[in-house]
Amino acid sequence: MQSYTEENYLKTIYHLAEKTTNVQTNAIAEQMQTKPASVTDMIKKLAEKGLVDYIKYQGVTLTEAGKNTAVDIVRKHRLWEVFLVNKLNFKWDEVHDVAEELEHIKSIELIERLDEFLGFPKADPHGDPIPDKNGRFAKTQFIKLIELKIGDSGTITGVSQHSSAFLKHLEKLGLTLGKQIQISDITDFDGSVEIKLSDKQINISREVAKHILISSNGKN
Amino acid sequence: MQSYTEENYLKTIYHLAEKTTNVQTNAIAEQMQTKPASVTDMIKKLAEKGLVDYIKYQGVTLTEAGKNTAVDIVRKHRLWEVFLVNKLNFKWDEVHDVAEELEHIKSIELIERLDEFLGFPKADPHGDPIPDKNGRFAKTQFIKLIELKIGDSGTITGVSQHSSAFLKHLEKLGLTLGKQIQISDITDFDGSVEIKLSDKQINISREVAKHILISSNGKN
DNA sequence: AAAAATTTTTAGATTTACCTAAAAATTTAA
DNA sequence: TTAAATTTTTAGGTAAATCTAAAAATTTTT
Ligand SMILES: [Mn+2]
Ligand SMILES: [Mn+2]
Ligand SMILES: [Mn+2]
Ligand SMILES: [Mn+2]
Repeated sequence: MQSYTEENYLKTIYHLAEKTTNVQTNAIAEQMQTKPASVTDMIKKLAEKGLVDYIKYQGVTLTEAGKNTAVDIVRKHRLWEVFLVNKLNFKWDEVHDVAEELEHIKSIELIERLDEFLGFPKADPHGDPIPDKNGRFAKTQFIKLIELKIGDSGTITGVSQHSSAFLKHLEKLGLTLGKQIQISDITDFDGSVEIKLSDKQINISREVAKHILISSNGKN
Repeated sequence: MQSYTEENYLKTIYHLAEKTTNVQTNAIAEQMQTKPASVTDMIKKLAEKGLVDYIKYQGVTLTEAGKNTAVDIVRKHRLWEVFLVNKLNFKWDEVHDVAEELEHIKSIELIERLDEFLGFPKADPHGDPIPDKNGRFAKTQFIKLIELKIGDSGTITGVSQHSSAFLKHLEKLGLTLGKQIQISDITDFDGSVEIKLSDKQINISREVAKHILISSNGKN
């Protein structure tokens, strides 16, 4: 049984490992809002428990056991987010912090019944995939909106930035999950992207376009 | 902001104060499954934070602030129990431990929306009253089944013992919340109670009868 | 390949929530 | 009203998770 803190470290390492092969002490520290010295302490402990492989100065990787725990926490986090949005009418930008706490509730029964209650959802309110109870989930193959060319179209199926400010901004623009979009123009001057929605035409910055994930349904 | 541990102490003191005026160190220790020395440590800390009034060797009482926190935890505990039973199909004997964790999730929004989602329930699955968001709730006026006389009738509206063993036993006997009962006899030999239910007649021990709470609807 | 910059670890403390053993206070019984 | 039993507190320590400051290792730049 892992502590709340250990679970958060494992989850952080798991997410960092999705981006970089070599997970560094400083990166973990930044993500966990703590100091590198504290991270070193914790890594040693996790290594002793067989949850990570660790070589001094070489960063960490999760062991099979460590990855299993991490994926389980991710599963709980995302299921609770679905609950908050679908059942309690939270907005997609309001759920993260509460899910951050709820993910640590220790009861297998609870999470399985919650999963069933929610209808075994496959994705959370941000489009991230929800692992099943065996930890399996499809590797989603999204394209960043910024990578699309003029004329390409697709459906918004995820975001790669979960800050409240970003999500609120998307909401205001009408860029929510499931929306059909088509690239009508890409501005030479600043690289901003002109998008055609079903009912309107909008312009978004490169920065915003970078963090919108599209499941492409046809290039031109 | 209180820690998980502080919240549990406050809740324990609150419940003990419902039974005895003077809440003793040893009683808290037993309830919290810890040692009296640890309780003394914590009491001092809570006193410093203004959550309890404390005079050495004289036991503790909650301050207004302490009582507010305690009632808030009780509210959360009971609302989560309702959620588990009504929405996730847990049995009334399976919910306590999970609610013991869930009650510490810190989000006012969460609990208010949960309350609404559940339809603002007035009682939890064990018949205990749920405080509203201002901490107010009706002092329930139950009678212990053991105190009824032959011929008295009423409705089962609560239990004063929450152990899984006891609750499972009641379930098996068909003595669940809302059931109409009438006392048909009280055995001279062992004081056991003969009860008439709508569909059958059963006999329960004094020990069981002590912990069933009845809202009486007419003595004879 | 040195020097400089960055990253990571160690050393030594702190805080929180515990513990055991022993001392002190209070309550109950003789 | 002493003596005995019980309750409560104090003293001194431990373990988990954190911190700061300084040392060590690695990487990047000149
Ligand atoms: Mn968390
Ligand atoms: Mn999410
Ligand atoms: Mn609790
Ligand atoms: Mn209850």
